[in-house]
Amino acid sequence: MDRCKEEELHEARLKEALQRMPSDEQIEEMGSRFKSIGEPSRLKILFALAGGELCVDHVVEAVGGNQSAVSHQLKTLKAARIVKCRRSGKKILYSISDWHVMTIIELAKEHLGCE
Amino acid sequence: MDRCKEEELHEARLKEALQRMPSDEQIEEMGSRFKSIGEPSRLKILFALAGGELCVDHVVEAVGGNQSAVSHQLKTLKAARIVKCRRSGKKILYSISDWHVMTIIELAKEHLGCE
DNA sequence: CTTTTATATGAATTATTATTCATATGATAA
DNA sequence: TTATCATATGAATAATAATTCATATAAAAG
Repeated sequence: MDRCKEEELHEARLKEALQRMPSDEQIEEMGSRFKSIGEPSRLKILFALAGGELCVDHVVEAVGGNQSAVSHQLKTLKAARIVKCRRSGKKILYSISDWHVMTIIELAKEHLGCE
Repeated sequence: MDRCKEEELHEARLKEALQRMPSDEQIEEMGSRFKSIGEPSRLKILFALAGGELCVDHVVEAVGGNQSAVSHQLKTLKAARIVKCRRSGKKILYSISDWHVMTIIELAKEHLGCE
């Protein structure tokens, strides 16, 4: 293909790309969700919770690290509405609230190492 | 369910969770991929490239921001092997190389606002 | 060659995020 | 009521990441 035609094609593509581009709010929303799960300990927390609700110190055992750090990370995940919690006696039980996100994580895991 | 039984159940869950937990390398790998796409301008770049390859200044037009910043972001995406590039004359054309990641992004977009 | 165009790069700065530590809260048990 | 257990929180610090600026490189045009 000659240079000029190629250039026209790319211009057209750019126009289409701009039309399909999600809104800034959508981009922000998606970005912040991906950011929430783009951190090793938070990912681990989600894998730990994938089997059902766990109390904080079990989460701590599952992911390692100290209680305070895990608590902060749970807070981040809760703010992103990926997990939720309820109290039961003196324990607080955390669980996945957004299974879409979990589906995406499982999908990503399946794709690992198959390129 | 009484407290004691509940505790047993949770212990069992923790054990299962630990067994299902991906290896540290897998967690790292997934985390770094999610991190790469957990940033608004990089996400925009990927949506821009979803329609086909574009040269850098078209990407700059599509996402806004300055040339250097976009170049650094492209570098990040390339390091994560999510995009690739080739030279054509004096332009460098970027394109998606990991369509799994793009599938995940599209999926995430579809899920937005449907909870 | 020299200039221009397109892109990349490194270093410095700035901004964002995570971790730690000390302490607070809230529920139960004694 | 007091002590204890489980968890949360805020502030300080440490670590990581993004942006900018100046400059480098590589190809093409003149």
